[in-house]
Amino acid sequence: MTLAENGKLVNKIKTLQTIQSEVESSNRIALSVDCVIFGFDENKLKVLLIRSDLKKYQGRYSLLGDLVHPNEDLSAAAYRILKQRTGLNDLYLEQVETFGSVGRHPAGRVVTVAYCSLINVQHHKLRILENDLHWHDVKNTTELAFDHQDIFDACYNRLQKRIQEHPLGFNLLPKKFSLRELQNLYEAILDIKLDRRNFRKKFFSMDFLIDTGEMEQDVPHRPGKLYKFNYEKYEKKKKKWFGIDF
Amino acid sequence: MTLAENGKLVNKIKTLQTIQSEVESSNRIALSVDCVIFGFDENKLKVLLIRSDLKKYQGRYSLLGDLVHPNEDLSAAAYRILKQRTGLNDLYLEQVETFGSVGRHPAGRVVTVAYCSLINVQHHKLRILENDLHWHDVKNTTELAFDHQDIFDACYNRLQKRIQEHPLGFNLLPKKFSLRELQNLYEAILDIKLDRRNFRKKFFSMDFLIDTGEMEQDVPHRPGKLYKFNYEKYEKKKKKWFGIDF
DNA sequence: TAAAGAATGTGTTAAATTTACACATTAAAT
DNA sequence: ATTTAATGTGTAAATTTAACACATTCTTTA
Repeated sequence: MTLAENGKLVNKIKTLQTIQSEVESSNRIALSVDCVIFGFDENKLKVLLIRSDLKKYQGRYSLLGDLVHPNEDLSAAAYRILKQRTGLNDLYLEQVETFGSVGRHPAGRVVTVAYCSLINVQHHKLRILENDLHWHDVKNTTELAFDHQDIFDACYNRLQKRIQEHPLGFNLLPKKFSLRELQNLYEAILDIKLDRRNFRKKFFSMDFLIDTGEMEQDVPHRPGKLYKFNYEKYEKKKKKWFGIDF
Repeated sequence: MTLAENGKLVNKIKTLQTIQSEVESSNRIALSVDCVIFGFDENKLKVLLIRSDLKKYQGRYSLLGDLVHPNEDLSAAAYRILKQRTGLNDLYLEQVETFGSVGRHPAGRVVTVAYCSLINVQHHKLRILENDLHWHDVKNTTELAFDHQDIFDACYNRLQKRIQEHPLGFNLLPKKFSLRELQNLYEAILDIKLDRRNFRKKFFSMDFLIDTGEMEQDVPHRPGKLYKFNYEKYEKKKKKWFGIDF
């Protein structure tokens, strides 16, 4: 190797070191998504959590999340997590809020986009995947890792508000459901008691329920009628209501 | 330089080249914020835009935005932009939505968090800074650069919805204002006509208006009373209404 | 198999909220 | 002094929401 070649090497190193320091100074911001996945079981609203694998937060639960891939749309990352964790496609998914405090994550600067999702717990594909996952009662306020409690709160607030403007509840129920189940769901989400007759009246007047002609099976009382949700009619009305938003 | 030393150099270069390729493959996602800044002037709702400096979008306008600094909270970045562009502190600012399609920005992978802000156009500090900035009528739908039209739409929809639930309009008006001005503002934002008596009734019943005892000056008709907004009372009620959200 | 228990299914009335609507008053402009 | 234009105010109708009770149907138990 000549001296000249050596000189070039040294120069190259200098250039590269500049880049290295840029990287090591953590001069970048990482981006993740976190999903608040709601379910409804035994007349209680649930949220899907995982035991945190970071020592600092040992024993605490956290939301399901992952880094966004460089060539992946933001919403695609959220759908990927849902698919990985629940095995389900085509779920209800809504972006809620982005959390970006400097110190929010112990591993460095990570900005996270929170998504809210609603799934039907009874779905058969689900059971297999529940190994390290846990359905937590929304009311048993387990303390969560990082700022995940804030993220959860934001999503739960959003859900409570949205469900009063749009009939999202169907995403949490089986295809066919009784009006009783529907009311229980609303009572669980909003944490209030509702008048049965007024509730039925309101839903019938919205005209999104299709009478399946079937009745409940294996219930320890008089069976109620089973309904299903009229998605087409809802989609049509949705557009007339609000234009673009939602 | 010995051969051994040369060998070390070559190894070092290999390490650094790995890092370099990591950087150059653009394996990172950049994060920015974009602000939709609303103003109200001449009975029209306005939005503050800047002429895009990218060739591809020459002639088009874009929102005011910037990259988030590595040690800067997300909301701090939004406030920084507001301060830089308008000279104003303590403005109303609300995060609206994060836009993260892979191809949304020509310069590479940039995910942007949209913020909505309301400012009082009459504020004296503003004029100086309007050099390359332009107040655009919200109704004259100039085509915007990138996906800024989507971002704008999201913020405008949010504003229309929010203003029907919370009296945000005061942020767009002078400290003292007449009920007529207030109604004009609401009509401009919602793009509808309102009944004058019902509008007044509703606002008085909310009980957020303080009669200043003063009257309008220099108006070419009978002067109306001037009111100011009762922030303390609003803050108190706000908490009772919604708990956390908003 | 008869009776008791428990949840379903249905309609009306009162209260509260929202909408529609008209005229006298005040100050500026002519 | 008269005209003009916007302010300021109240009531009645319509709609929406809230409160409320009993007969029916199926299961369970005696």
